[in-house]
This record gives sequence, C-alpha cells and structure tokens, in this order.
Amino acid sequence: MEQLPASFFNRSQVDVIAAELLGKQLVTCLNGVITAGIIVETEAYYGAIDKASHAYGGRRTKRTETLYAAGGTAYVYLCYGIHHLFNIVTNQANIPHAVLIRAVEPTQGIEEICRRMNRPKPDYRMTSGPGNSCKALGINRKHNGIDLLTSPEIQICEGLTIDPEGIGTSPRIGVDYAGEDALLPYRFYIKGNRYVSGKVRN
DNA sequence: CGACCGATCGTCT
DNA sequence: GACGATCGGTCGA
Repeated sequence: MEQLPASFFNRSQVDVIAAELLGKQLVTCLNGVITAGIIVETEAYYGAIDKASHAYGGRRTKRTETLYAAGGTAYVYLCYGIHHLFNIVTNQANIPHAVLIRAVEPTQGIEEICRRMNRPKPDYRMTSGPGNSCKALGINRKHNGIDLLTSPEIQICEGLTIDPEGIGTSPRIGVDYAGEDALLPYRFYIKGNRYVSGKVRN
C-alpha cells in the first residue's frame, strides 16, 4: 500500500487537505496485527485563527505542543477523560493546523476491530465517531507526536478516489463554545456512507 | 425516535 | 477545581 507523501500534508489549506483525506486509508500495525479503514469523515482545525482549535491565539502548552510539529505528525489527546481522538497535523512546522479523523469504514482486520470494540459481529457503529475510530484501530495517547510518514505503527495510504459531488460539508460537531467559528463549514464526509457519525449524512 | 445524563481524567487556571 | 473536538445507556412519547 502506497503512503501519502509529505507534500500532501505540508500544504497551507487544512480544509482542502481534510476533504482530500476522504477515501484514503488509515492503517495501524500493532503487535503485528494490521487493522485499517477508509476515512469517511473529517474536520479541519485552522490553528491560531480558529476559536475551535486547541491552538487558538497561538496557545502553546504541553498538550498543544504537538500541533506545532511538521505536517504528517499524529496529534492524539484524551477527551472527556475516556476517549482518545486522532488528528493529523498539517502545514509547515510552527503552524498548528490539524485534521480530526471522525469516522472510518473498516477494511482490514475486522475481527480484531470487533474484539477491541467488544462486539460479536461487525456493526456500522463500531467505527462511527472519533472516539470509536481510535479505539477500533488501537490508537491511543502513546501515539501522540509520532511521524506518520515513517512510523511502522500508523500510516496514511492511498485508497479510493472520491468524486467531489460525493462529498458533504457541515459545521463541526461539539464546538459550540467557538462562537462564530462554530459555524464554519469545516466538517467533511462521504455522502450516504453508513459509518459517518451524527445526523447529517447526506 | 429524541432528550438527557453519567462516566472519568489529563490539562490548564 | 473546572472542563471538555464523546459515547452508550435509559427514559418518555
């Protein structure tokens, strides 16, 4: 499987990257077990100028430091004390853009994914939502800061080509605190895909 | 269905 | 000491 090059992640428009990540494959290899899925839902976070971003206003803390790494770095953090959320840092170093992976459609290692999610058989809810996607693919805070271009554990690879008309957009989910920035159309998803989270799927 | 609520903890104030 | 870029269960209609 062919990995995406650094030039894909180093670009300056994170919303364009978020849309183009739809259809790509997110692959993990943990203890020799491969699990993978097609990315079907993403959100773009525009860094310093985006009130919904952890790096709004150039905010730099121990946690957000990862966002300032070069494009292609993994940013993983714990949300609500329970869920891990996986992001891909984009743009050049010191520009804290990131794409949140909100849902994937499983393609490899489905039995292992069922085991991790404690389900007897495959179910479209298994990998719907950012917390579930992380758990299903075995991603956790240990992966924060790793370079996706060279890591043996997590890779982003070529996948399906998605027709622009098959892509839906909407405001981002769960960012009401961001004022007017909560309205920006920075959520992207594959229209009609079963694994897309939330109500808006078409 | 939709609305509500509890779980649970790292991070920042 | 407060608060989430969430999830799954429960309750009522």
